[in-house]
Amino acid sequence: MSHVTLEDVARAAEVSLATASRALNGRRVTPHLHDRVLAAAARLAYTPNAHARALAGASRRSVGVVCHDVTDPYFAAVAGGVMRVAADNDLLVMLASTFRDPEREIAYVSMLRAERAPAILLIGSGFEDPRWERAMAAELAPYLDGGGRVAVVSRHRTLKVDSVLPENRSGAAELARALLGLGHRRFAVLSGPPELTTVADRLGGFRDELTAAGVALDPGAVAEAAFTRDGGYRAMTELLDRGLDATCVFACTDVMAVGAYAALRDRGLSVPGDVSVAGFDDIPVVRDLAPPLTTVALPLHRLGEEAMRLALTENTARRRRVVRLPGAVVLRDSTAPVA
Amino acid sequence: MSHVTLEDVARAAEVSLATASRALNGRRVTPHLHDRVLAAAARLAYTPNAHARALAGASRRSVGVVCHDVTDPYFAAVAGGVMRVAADNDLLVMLASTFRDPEREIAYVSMLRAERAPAILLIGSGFEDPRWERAMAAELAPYLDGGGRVAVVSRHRTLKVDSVLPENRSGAAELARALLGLGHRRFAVLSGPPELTTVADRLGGFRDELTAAGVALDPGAVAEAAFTRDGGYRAMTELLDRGLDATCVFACTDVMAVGAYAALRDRGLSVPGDVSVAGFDDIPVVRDLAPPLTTVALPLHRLGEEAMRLALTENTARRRRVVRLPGAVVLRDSTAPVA
DNA sequence: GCGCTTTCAGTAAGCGCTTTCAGGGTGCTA
DNA sequence: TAGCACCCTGAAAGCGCTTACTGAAAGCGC
Repeated sequence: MSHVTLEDVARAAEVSLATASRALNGRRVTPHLHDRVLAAAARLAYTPNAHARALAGASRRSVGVVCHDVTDPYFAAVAGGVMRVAADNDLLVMLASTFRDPEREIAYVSMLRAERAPAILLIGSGFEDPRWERAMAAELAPYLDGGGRVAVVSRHRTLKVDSVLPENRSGAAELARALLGLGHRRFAVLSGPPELTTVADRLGGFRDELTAAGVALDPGAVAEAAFTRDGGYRAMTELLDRGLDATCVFACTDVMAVGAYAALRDRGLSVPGDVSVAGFDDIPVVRDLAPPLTTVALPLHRLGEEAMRLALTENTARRRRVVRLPGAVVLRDSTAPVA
Repeated sequence: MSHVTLEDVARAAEVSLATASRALNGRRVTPHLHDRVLAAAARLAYTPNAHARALAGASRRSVGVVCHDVTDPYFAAVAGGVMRVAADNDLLVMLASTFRDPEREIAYVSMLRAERAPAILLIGSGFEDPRWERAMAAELAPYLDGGGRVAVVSRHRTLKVDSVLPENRSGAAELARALLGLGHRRFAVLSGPPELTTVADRLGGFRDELTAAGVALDPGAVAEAAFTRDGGYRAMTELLDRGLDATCVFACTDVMAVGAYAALRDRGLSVPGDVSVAGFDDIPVVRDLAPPLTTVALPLHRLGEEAMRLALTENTARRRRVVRLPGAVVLRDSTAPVA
């Protein structure tokens, strides 16, 4: 019924509490006693109470990770990297999914703070909302003061914490160059919520490169929607309804591109026959779409791994550390040269 | 610096520890003092120490979830359902990914036990390995005795705990019937690791239905591989190398079917022109493959939701509760009638 | 106005563990 | 053989919180 405590183990092994604790934690104890304690612990199916342990000052072994949506392949891939490193370090990951609700994100950080997680990872674009930023800062500052580690993936403005940044801007620019190289001159963009920093970077990088090449991106050729498959579907449909005349569509994320494929298919348009499509991220599945999607490949797993690593290693420098990971344009069959 | 404690708050508000605690927990306290405490807490950015709280007897607010691989869309979808219910109940989810390593699965349960998680969810097929089963039982039994709740998705043999079971057997049988109805008589199967209960059920259900229809499934037409995209690719390739003469391939999971698509494409074979392909699960992405995949649709989100619900509600009955969720065959363009 | 119940703040006892500190063997040196 | 270091073990002090339990003040009926 109740739990087996260290005291039960100590009594069973006929040693003191202190000795039992030491034996279980691998501190120096006479082999004889050591074995007796371990045997007793096993016999009683003892599991130390992590809370008591944490309270007594032992170091915590479970880090917190907050992402927008585990269901999204992008986050799943990054989380995969995080978990890999966590597993290698014997860490338990407390993964929270915010469902893209800023309020909930802050609530989660607060819970993680209460859990005294030694590190908190924030995965995914932040919100460019001053109110939100202030609230998040208010939550994070005392946490950092208390010795907590924070690392973020893909958000720059938020606080001065260690970050892993995919090079969205240059990746999008490079993609634009590649598409221009294929002869495209009329583009459309499926964009995400403007308050996400990622959107600003990718759209900005793409547009600037076009501009530099003397190609204008008609504001009417940009449709905004959620960063989801359905968002991509809606945005693409909207563009089609407006009378799309682009030869190439850039979806700010692969997930949106997937939705775009569906929208195009529903209208009887072929990719890349009628229109070329390019995405961003290189989530695993886009390789298997028909046609395989041209995209900017990000090392998704590494994004997570590096963030975890940052959170795990002390920041000796006085400034925030920033790991920049470049994307690489991968041309697949969803983009064709303009005839 | 160190952490702000309840004592600091009490002092700042000029009340006793007990009063501060009560005010913060919404117990009856003179409004005047109540406000003073809350104000002080806010001013100091106080966050209660969840460990001290747990140790002192307050109820825990973070449940544990163990799955094979968050990166897999199947688990991601189920986890999505879990998180949804968790969020609605103000619960934090500690999500662990075992990378399909049985040892790690047990290690995680042990950690979760140490965390005194009020509930543990095991998502995904169990292992049919007596040694593993014993070890897992040894871990779970004391947990249950201590009042812990356990719910599992998709594993029957393991212990007598509440479970959510997709109807793999009948789903596979129904699929077989549908495929027979299309005129197929020569089948091949991409199967998973035989020690997974899911494999036995799906393969069994499929094979039995064929047998009942007088159609034999040649053992040489079954290839085993990991339940992953690459596993599917390998298994399909192996079948092709063996000289596949089936008109229809059943992949035990959609993820494997995705790999099969790639293998087929690499050999220049078309789906369903040269061979029909069917999967199982109906993960979101298969709708967007070309061609869209015929599969057995499972209510993935509900799988997770129901499991969480089971874990959250007391089991008043004396027996384990079982929620069975049926699958529904969805015929899409990856399967064609035999000419 | 007296003695009762009721309300609510404060005191203090843990929750289960780690760790400092003290004490008692043991083995070594002189 | 006495003296000194060590090395281990055990006793005890918390870690930060919740929650009986205690006690004082206030509200009530007669």
